[in-house]
Amino acid sequence: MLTGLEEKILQCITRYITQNGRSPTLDEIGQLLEIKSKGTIHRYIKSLIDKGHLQRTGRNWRGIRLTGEQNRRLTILPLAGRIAAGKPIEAISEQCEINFSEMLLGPGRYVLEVQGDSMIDAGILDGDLVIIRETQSADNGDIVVALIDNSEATLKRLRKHGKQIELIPDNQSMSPMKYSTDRINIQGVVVGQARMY
Amino acid sequence: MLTGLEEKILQCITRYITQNGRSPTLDEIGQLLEIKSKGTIHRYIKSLIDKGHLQRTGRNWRGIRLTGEQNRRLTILPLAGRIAAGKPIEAISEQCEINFSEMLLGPGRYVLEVQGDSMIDAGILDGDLVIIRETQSADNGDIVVALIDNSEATLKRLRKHGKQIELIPDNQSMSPMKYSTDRINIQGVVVGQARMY
DNA sequence: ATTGAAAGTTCTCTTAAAGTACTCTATTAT
DNA sequence: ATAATAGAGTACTTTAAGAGAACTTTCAAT
Repeated sequence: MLTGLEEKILQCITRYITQNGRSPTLDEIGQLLEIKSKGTIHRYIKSLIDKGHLQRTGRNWRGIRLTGEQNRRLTILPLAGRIAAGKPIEAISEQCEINFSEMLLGPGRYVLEVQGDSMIDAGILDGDLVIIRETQSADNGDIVVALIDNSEATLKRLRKHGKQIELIPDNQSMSPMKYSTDRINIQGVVVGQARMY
Repeated sequence: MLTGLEEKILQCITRYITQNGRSPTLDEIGQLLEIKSKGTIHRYIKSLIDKGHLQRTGRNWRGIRLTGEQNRRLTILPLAGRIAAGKPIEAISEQCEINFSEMLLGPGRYVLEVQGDSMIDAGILDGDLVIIRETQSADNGDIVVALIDNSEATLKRLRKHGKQIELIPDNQSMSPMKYSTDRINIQGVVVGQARMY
């Protein structure tokens, strides 16, 4: 059982790691929680380690780890500029970079290969890969993986109408379908799309 | 567990190799990171090698290599299955993984943001990112970055007709254009496309 | 084959920042 | 009253980061 401060510190560390990709220093935790003494922080970190909620890698700085937490790495490419038909490449002045890790990494990500043309107007073609973030909830307009009657899975755009859910294919030659809420299970939302040539 | 500098150096090397196809010298890393002492750089390269994130080929200059693990760690996601309208997700039996590094890494890769709808029928929409492999040569059917008269850059599908080159927009409302070979410079071909939601 | 510049290696020295281990105090619930 | 919780503060140790000198190895031009 955690005390109030232990709880606060654990939350603070978790949030810091998700936001910054590395663990905070004692002083940084102190700043965030408005505690002036790093000795105090250290005491509670230690007891969190004893209770198994945290680990420490060696004696390194920023060496706090959440137990069972996964490392993440970056996937960066230089963004050279914008290209438009009939114009020179509009160079992007500063060193600008595209970070694919937001899309690719993170908890609950997986990939589906798309079959069929039901989302073709959204630029998702037959054979494309979509990156899914596992979740039960989705917003209007999201492209979701929806399970109908626990038997059929489909990739469609979501619209909620009170007790009804509309699954809209982004394809002019196909029609939207409406279902009662209890027939539909959202399995995840599309956070990215990719195609390799 | 990497320290801040180790992380920075590893990223710097990864980016350098991605952009230039060969590894940087210690001094080049120093310049990029604004560190004056190559002794310092060397120390951290060494510890990165110890930690398994880098390798060194013999004693050559520019002999730093990313470990296979490093290459792969960046960009692998589990491929969960295929999804089609109206059918359950067809689970892919074996543990199957999508490796984005083929697309993202390798010499001479960079990203362009697409402006306009000229490739919309190929599923490349306004605002999408295309990953380009720098090259002067391309095959029929490739989507290329073409420089016309050394002044206009454009993203089009390529078709060669002897001494003429045809640049075909994948958009029914736009017309292909033909140019004599000497007016066109191929700058690169599209090896991937991505979109983030 | 020689040779000099460039690249890599191995040191030492230094500083700032981070972590650890205490003591002392105050508050609060039992 | 006492034990648990929360916090300040001090002194100390360890680590990260960097400068730079001195040395060896590699490569390319001659």
